[in-house]
Amino acid sequence: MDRNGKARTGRKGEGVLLPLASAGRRIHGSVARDLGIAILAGRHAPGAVLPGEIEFSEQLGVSRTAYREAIRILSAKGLVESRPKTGTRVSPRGRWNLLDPDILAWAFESEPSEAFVRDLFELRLIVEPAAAELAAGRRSGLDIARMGHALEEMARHGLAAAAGRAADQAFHHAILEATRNAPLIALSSSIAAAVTWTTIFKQRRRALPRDPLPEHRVLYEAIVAGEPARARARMTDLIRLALADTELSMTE
Amino acid sequence: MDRNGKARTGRKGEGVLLPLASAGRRIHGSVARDLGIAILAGRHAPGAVLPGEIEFSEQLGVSRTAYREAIRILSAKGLVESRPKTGTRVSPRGRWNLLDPDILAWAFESEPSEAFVRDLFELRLIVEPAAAELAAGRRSGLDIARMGHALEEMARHGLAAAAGRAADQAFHHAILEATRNAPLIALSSSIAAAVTWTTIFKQRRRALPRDPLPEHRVLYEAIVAGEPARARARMTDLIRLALADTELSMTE
DNA sequence: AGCCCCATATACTCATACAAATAAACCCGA
DNA sequence: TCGGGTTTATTTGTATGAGTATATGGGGCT
Repeated sequence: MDRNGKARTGRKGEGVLLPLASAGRRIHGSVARDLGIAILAGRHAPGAVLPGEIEFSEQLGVSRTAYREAIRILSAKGLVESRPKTGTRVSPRGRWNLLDPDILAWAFESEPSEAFVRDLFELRLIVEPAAAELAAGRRSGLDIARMGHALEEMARHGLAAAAGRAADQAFHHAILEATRNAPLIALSSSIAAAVTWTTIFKQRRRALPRDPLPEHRVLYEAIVAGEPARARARMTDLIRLALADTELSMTE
Repeated sequence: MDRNGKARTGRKGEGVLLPLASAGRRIHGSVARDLGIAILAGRHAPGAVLPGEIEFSEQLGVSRTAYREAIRILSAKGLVESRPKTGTRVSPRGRWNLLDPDILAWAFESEPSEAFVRDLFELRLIVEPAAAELAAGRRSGLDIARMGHALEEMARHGLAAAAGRAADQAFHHAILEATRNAPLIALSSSIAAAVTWTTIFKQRRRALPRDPLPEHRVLYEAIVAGEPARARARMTDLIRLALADTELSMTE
């Protein structure tokens, strides 16, 4: 994943270290990210107006051009709105595109509220079991192969390693692909990514106490068998367990 | 709604008519919209590279500044990706944020594929009944009042009038608000908006043959009564009927 | 054949000037 | 005192040109 804040180390002539936030990202992207995180963290409340373009861009040490492009990005995601004379102000929360992948990633940069995580799991519990149900009825041999492969990778690396988490995402993504429903795939991919951040966030505090592989396996078997009802039930189980783990690590 | 393509008529010193696409919109917004529609319509296939900044912006008769800001918008929605040397190319479909409100609106500008509309209804059938279920368990007096008011407005104006369709949206939005789940609200609002465009799209061909009020009323009653299971069932009915209407108008 | 370096095309950043839009102050008349 | 049109000032929006950074592909060296 190169979407998080880590710098891509190891380049050859990297020169002196830049402000690490900007590694591998254009200036407009960095500014958009920083501002986006600040807004999602509540450092700029909805309704608040940002400083003028000239002032703010100077403050950030970037050109007005780059700053404006950053604002266009945030505006496209519903975070801010600009108008002449009035200035640029943070939009009310209701207009934020909370399912935008970047927004979700930014939200998990500064520990998200417990309520928000709960809401996301509630949504998962609505969408993903239904997705599993559809997938069980529509999956092709290729889909099954992909799921099986991802499962093996998960078993091999474990969820502590990045490769293992990638395999976990691949498994869920394969299920989604099998639904043959593009909007559904887009939706759940966003949430799944966010939940991966949750996993990382979780492991900041303590190692995952439970092996999540068994529930993945039984879900896989249900989909392979082509039994929609069972697939739905198994996916529900899986998410409930993940929720329980997350709640445990959040409350302590 | 002022997000669609209609010009805001009736302004006083509106002057000579501009190219209507740009009415009430800044240049970067118009370009983003036009290009976005073109991409969603398949006029720029995924993987294709757009002409260079200088060439394309001249072709469109706008400055590079405005053009670049338009590209930033599209990039923020996952439609394109820009890199030095390579140029700007249309992203693979899997990266498009299909649930972005603008993307959905743009998709319905040039008649969307039947498959896409089916997928959206499939997603609605997953999400909205669950939302109604939650709403029935969590609704406050204020929520109920809002739903009731919207229902009255629907009855007074009918779905042929814009005011009636606005009331329809308000009704569904009130249900969503009652779920107290921000991501769920964001999701369904997008889809609901798209479905409103579907209704308009539908009525291009023939007037709606059936009065949709009865199913709204019984749904309302279930939520007022605080019966989650019944609310879920009634919402499912409502969406199935809407789907049937839409399919009818699409196939003939 | 493989690796590294370099030329080149392209987007990216910057600075500056000017245009458009709109909220707010203002003036004027009733 | 109030209403309404008009002016003004402030802020974003658009334009242009110059220069930078970066990725890619090819050419030369090992």
